[in-house]
Amino acid sequence: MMAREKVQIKKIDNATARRVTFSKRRRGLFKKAEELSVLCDADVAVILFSSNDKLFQYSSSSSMDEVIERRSLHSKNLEKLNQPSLELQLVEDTNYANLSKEVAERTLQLRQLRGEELQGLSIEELHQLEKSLEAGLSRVVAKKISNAWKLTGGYSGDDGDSSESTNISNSTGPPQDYESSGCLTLADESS
Amino acid sequence: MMAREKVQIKKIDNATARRVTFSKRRRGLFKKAEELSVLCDADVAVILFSSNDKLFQYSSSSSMDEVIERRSLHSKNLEKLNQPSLELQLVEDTNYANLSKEVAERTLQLRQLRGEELQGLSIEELHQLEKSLEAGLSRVVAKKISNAWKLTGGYSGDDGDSSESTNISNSTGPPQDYESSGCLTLADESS
DNA sequence: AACTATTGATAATG
DNA sequence: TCATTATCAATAGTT
Repeated sequence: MMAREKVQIKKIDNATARRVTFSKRRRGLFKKAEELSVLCDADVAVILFSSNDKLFQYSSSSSMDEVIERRSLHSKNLEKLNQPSLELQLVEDTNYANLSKEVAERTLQLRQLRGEELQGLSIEELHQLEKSLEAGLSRVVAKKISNAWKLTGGYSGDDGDSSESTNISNSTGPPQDYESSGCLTLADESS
Repeated sequence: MMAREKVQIKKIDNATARRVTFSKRRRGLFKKAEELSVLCDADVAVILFSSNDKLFQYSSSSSMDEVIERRSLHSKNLEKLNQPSLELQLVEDTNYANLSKEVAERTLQLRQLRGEELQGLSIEELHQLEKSLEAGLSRVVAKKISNAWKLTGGYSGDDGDSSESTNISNSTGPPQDYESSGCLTLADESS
């Protein structure tokens, strides 16, 4: 895949050239992925991070998570770990166990913030949870608005890539791109 | 990409031809993925399932799981925690470092749900965060009202808390194939 | 971003 | 599956 000259496959030093090539080849890769999925009735997912750490992804089926889940099931069939505590008891290393406990604890908190696992909570605790969510929400909204303003108002000055991982389904909708058929999730820089 | 005749992108009916094309294009796709990763210093992962449900995967970095993890950190700071056991299962074969990372990750997620530590997030991520907070808030409020109602002698019913069950599995790639440089992992159903 | 010369990928075939 | 080859597609360099 070259023109005017054969290219050797090694890291492109020039940052600008690298970004351009990245864009071109990203589109090419996603296109190939989709063609493969259509022609061969395959399920394809591509995840990629630019050198600037920006995420781009393509998935031929409705959701990337489905594909990842499917892969997990494929790679190994472990269904037993629905019992974390059982497993933790078998862990001898206390540090390990402590850390695991911490993970579990935070997981519970996270789930409660998502409105799950609320059974045991008192009215007062629910009230505090509510307060916390309201506070978080207002901060997030404020931040979102502030960022959106920056994006539409001027250049984003940070790293030259002016948009982020986008796959907007609701409001704030930066433009999508690419064809249909599958579910293509990607962010284009600049424009 | 054709020869002798242009091809249109639609499912190949002939099963044999489909398999052949799948093989060829799979190699092509993986090759493109690797070239992209090398040329542009990007991290690339490709997961694909044939129509026969066979798994093939390519990852430019050492492990597919890393890429998937990185993705979940990036785009889906939320959602993923429906699966508390995702990492707990790693307890078996992995080490302290992973767990610590997990704790750190969840701590970050918690902070973000409180509206802190929002700097790095894209509009889309902020939007997801907002959605999550709104959803959580409405569930919490609903629960609170329901509980208050019960206390004051409303109807008695079970809590309407219906969250999904959790499961998960995961693992790393089995056999391999393809060139070096990156790490290509292919799984055949037989082994 | 658009163009185009050239290389690369691949469908058909053996 | 592998090899060959005619053709189309992707893209590196340029504007």
